[in-house]
Amino acid sequence: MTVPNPLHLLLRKLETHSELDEEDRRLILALPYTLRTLEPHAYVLREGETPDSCSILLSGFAYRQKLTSTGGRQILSLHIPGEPLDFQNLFLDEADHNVQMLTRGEVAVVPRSELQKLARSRAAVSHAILVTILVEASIFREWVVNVGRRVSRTRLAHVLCEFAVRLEAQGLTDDYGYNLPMTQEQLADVLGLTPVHINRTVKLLEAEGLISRKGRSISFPDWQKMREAGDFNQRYLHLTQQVAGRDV
Amino acid sequence: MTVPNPLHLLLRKLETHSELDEEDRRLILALPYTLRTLEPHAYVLREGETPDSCSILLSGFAYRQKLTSTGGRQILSLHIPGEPLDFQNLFLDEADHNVQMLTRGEVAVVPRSELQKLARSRAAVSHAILVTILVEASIFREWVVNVGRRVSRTRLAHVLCEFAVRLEAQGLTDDYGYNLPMTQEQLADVLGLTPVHINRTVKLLEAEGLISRKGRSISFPDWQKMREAGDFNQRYLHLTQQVAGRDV
DNA sequence: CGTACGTTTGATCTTTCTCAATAATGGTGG
DNA sequence: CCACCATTATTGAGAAAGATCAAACGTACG
Repeated sequence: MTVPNPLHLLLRKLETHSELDEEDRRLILALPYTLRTLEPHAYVLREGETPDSCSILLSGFAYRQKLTSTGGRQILSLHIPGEPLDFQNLFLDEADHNVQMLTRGEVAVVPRSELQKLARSRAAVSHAILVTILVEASIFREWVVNVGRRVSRTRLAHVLCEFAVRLEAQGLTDDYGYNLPMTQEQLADVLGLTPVHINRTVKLLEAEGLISRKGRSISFPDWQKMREAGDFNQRYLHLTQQVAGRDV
Repeated sequence: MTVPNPLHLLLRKLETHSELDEEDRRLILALPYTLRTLEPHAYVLREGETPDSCSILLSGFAYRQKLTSTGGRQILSLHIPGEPLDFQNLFLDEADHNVQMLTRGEVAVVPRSELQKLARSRAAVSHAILVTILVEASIFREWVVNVGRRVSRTRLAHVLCEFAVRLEAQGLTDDYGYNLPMTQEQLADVLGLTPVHINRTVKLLEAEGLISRKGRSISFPDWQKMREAGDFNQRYLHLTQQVAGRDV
């Protein structure tokens, strides 16, 4: 009995936004990889390093992060199973941020050169990677807005919505309820706030009946109200993006 | 006597980070385009639209922007002559943000389909576009950090440094002095602060001797101190990035 | 030379931070 | 199974950064 190829997860992600043919699929699944299990806080990539591999998250959660000179930490993005962790560095020689595990999880480590080679030889694969990168950039932009222009209540509600929708799109949740895989301190670093204030804001949303919690698991009694509270419009996630620019 | 092709500016930008051959260059310069002069505040692209063209900024300045439901505005990026304004939307069907002129300026409007076609047929061009997009994404990340984790003084100093370095790299300034092409209100929307607070912070930097102003023009008496004040490390601009992934 | 826009300043209010302490919680070894 | 430890969550009180409101001052340009 053969173990299912974990790169199917990457393939599925790429095909969300782009069209691939049989040969593209075959070559993606034929990529060499090694499996690694990583503990919470383990680094996938460090700022300043030259990336020589490209990891795909298979299970667990990960995040990008950057530090300021005064010791402040800002989390730049959150990653769920199926997402590539190093496309942002695939063609840049020096990592400009850190990538770390949020929880314990597994990654498939693909040699960077192999992926680069594939991208160069297969236009559709290159295109699929590009679209993935563009969607990620769109999320960065929304985070700039979130952190720059929203008050704490809206800001928190917004990421909670985003995470719900992304998990849902990946089939990792039901009924917009899920297990939030992070501490309030990490959530504070996501939102550019302090842990204490996060706690107060979480309790506020709870008191308002917008969220309901049991331990780390969270659910939304009234999704519509939650979207409004978070000023959340999922356009920026480009989930309906199909195959732009491939039918010219 | 022939007018110099303005697409040379794009070519130069693409070649900053990637290697192109004669044929690539020829095809880029052969792209069809129309010139347009845009007034301040004119929209290059609106959120929700399907982009059908791709503009290259030839002169003047532009910015990306997004609004919140409460009317707050966040500027997402600033653009200087030579930069492409629509690569972020080249392969996405629906614009997730607005692009507007900051000052009066000229753009070369290239049909999106032509650029897509070129990208599909020339791997090196596709690669060059991809690297440009990756560098832009890196700048978005730094802005998340800036807005999320830096106090107003550092935050302001940081963008002033970034703008100086980018202008310098494009050969648009000397001695790290330049004309800041925006009002304090726009600067506030860049930094997620209020115009009043921007004014106070500008005056603070001035009182400290970190910046010196005459009208809109600004210079840095002590660049090293300015970098420190802005917690500014230009790694994220990837200016030294050469030709990663092209020599495998 | 007046109008519109941008800058500057003062006074006060809010949000968020900081510091500090207390309560839960989950996992561990005995 | 229980006691203990290390995290994490929660709460209170006071401080500070930045927002808001309002007005005055400059400056460029028609």
